[in-house]
Amino acid sequence: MPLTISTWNINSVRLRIDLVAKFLKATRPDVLCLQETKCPDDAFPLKPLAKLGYVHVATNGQKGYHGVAVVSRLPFEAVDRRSFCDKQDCRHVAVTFGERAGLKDPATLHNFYVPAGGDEPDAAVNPKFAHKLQFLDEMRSAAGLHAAPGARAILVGDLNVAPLEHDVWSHKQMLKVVSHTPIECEKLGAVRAAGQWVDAMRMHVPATEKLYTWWSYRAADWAASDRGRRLDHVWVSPAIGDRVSAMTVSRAARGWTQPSDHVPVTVKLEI
DNA sequence: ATGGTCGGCAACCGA
Repeated sequence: MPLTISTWNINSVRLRIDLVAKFLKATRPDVLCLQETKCPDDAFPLKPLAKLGYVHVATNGQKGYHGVAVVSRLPFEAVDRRSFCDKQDCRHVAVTFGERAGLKDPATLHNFYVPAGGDEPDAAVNPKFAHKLQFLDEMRSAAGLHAAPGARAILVGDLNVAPLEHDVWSHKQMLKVVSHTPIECEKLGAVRAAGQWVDAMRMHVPATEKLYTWWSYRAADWAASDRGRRLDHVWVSPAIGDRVSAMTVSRAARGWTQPSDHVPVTVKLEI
């Protein structure tokens, strides 16, 4: 059965709920993972989503900052929320799809929002960068996060690291810029290696080609300068490493009225 | 080399 999953850092789900609806109508994924919802759970805009058939929603939100959610046409068997770095930040939610969704073999979907890390890439002087590194370390060693041998799992989200040379517009100019420093790239690589996760986006676009999911708000003309970064990711466990039949980055969404600075990424899984 | 823009929420913090 085909299962399509999208991930999008929406930068306020309430402000941009019409853009979410526009995307859902156009793309019709089975599941949409959102980050930076900036919305307490009791204020999540459920109605417009239900109207489009997305009646199953797992939120992990807080007032003002961070926040993640899974919005789905298919029902869940279970929902899990984890905290990291002994903080109350809402940066993770996971759901498991199974028989109720029509899946013979269950599949767990993790949705992450990794800390951005501030401006200065020095953990000794910048606590936000230290937090980001610690968060990645905890992801690497988190019990039960990585799929058991043979198990089906997907990990998506705004991981706030662009690990490969062509995940940024200029590798050389980005080496000391938070999101592309060697230590971040190494630590994200260690998370991926710990679960033997397969980079589904790079399965479909060679590492030699530029691939971005984020463009700064500060650029005068984001499309013309095209100084993007691939901060958003889709990983799949080895058991479904060969089941990703399509991958799309919705670059056009960056040009919509009052856009998020991130665009949706969608994969189609044959599971 | 520097500053450039957003959103939440009501003065700045986080990105």
